[in-house]
Amino acid sequence: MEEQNPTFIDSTKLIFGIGQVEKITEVSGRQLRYWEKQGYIQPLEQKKGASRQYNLHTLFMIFHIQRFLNQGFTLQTAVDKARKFDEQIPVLREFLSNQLKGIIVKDDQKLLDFGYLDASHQQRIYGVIKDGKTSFKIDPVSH
DNA sequence: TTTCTGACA
DNA sequence: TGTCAGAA
Repeated sequence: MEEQNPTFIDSTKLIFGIGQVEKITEVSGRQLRYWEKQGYIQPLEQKKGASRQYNLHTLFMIFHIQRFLNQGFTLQTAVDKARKFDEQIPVLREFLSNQLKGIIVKDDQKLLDFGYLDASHQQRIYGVIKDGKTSFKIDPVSH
């Protein structure tokens, strides 16, 4: 017995060349080199003159910086907002991985099961997605 | 062919 | 920030 089957793809093994990053994020190579020079992004450690490689997280940052630039923010502000957004992702992950108990997909709606409302275990709370709109629903637990 | 660095009719 | 040159 060595390794168990991994649950997730090892994102550290996902690397992208600058050309791929350009296509995916629509940020020019010129910009990517400039942002790097300004210290906003950092490619994987490469030898001098070697082509740049970016990990998934950096690709994510580049994507969002561009997204904020497109919204009219300055580069510095776009970077700040992207970094702030980046900090929020782990929080969302933590909450969801702990609180989301299951997902129920029906024909007309999707239900996110967030488990019991409280310690009394009398009610269960669901996140609802229906007709493109979201809401919450609390149902009594049938024992 | 792609990417790199440096420079600017 | 685009684009071109000359090299890798």
